Amino acid sequence: MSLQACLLSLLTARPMTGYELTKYFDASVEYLWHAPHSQIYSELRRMEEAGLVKATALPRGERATKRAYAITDAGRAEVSRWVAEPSDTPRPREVDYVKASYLEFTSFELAREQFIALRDRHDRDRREYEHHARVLEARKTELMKARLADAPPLEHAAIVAYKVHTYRGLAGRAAQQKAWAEEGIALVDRLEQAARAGDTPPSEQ
Amino acid sequence: MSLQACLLSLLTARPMTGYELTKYFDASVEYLWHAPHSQIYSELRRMEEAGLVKATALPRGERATKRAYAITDAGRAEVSRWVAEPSDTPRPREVDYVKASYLEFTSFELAREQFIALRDRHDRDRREYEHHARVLEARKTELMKARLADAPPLEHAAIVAYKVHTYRGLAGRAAQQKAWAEEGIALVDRLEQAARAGDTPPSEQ
DNA sequence: TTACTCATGTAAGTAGTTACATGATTCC
DNA sequence: GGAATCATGTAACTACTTACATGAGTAA
Repeated sequence: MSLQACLLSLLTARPMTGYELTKYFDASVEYLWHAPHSQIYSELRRMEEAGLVKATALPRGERATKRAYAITDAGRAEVSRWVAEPSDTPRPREVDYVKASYLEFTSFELAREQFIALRDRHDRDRREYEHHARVLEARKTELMKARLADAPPLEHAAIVAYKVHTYRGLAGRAAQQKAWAEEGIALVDRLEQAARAGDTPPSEQ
Repeated sequence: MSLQACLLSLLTARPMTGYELTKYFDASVEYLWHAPHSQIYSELRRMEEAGLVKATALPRGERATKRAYAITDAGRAEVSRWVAEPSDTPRPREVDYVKASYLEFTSFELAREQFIALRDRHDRDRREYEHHARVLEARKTELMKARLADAPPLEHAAIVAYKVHTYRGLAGRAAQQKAWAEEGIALVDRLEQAARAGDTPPSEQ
């Protein structure tokens, strides 16, 4: 259950409301895991029942309240267990690659457009990962500051280094995928030329 | 709905029973998309209702029957629509990278083990993708032969090339991830040495 | 007769998506 | 007064997982 692990990991930085957690899921963990607020609120309730987090009602304006969730010792133990646990191999969900493997079912034109879209997406991702890695390296995110404020200085290097390595890894992967998409564009070009050359002028409209 | 698209794409090669489709999901599409037989059988029924496939009852032994599914014209149109359709950006589900970013919650020892497991997994994946690319390039899979037998020779190059490009891309990605895991091992080593050096001998057990 | 592969399903549960719904506070 | 943001939820649905269940054919 990775949503639970993501939420617990975020809460190791500092206590947060469900709303704040959804914001971080849209802004910081956004690159790693997505979850809508509906799922986050209900998961938090479940985790509270399980004793992994503890909620405190806080006033919000004059009438309403909000609930701030803090991680418990049991929650911290669960995070330690989870990071060290051997991960089971994720089941393949390679939407882009499935599509790429069946591009003969469309025109060269549209096949090329698919690879162009992939190239652009991976390049955008690459830049975002790179940027986030630099921000983390400079210890400039609010969350990173909260983390380091609570941790013994000797551990600071590791806390930063693991996160930077993660985002650099994702940036490298995105760069590889961008290159793959570019080769895809070149492949479509070659196939199109070969089809034109080896073909008597076809009776297409 | 990618499961539907995967099933339809497989059925463009030749008609198949639900059982055969699950076998291909375990052996050929295994690298791209996973689905258990329970999901495949029910999805096929739904697709039949939608007119994308047509089932024919075939005898199986003397008493029982099996159902062979063939793609319909509507199904073929759906495949063409699907491959050309702009894909919406997949929601991030980066289990491995989430874990990697929080390795400070475990020991150097166990952190290293996580990266070692990742290195081994990605290397195994890389070899499997590479192998499958070569088999496809040689047009040696049963499915590829069925595909080519039905298609005009002018299209053979594209049919093969798209699939080879897909698997080579996945192999390249796996190689990149393997390298990232190896850098992870080196990172843990460095962090451990730094911790030992900068530390008065700690009171660990 | 035992084990294996072929073959097809149901059922219960969890995870994730999308839409609906409400209300407070803050800033212009 | 209106828009944006803070804040929290429910409901319906689809996708996916895991386990249970059954039975036929084939080869040792």
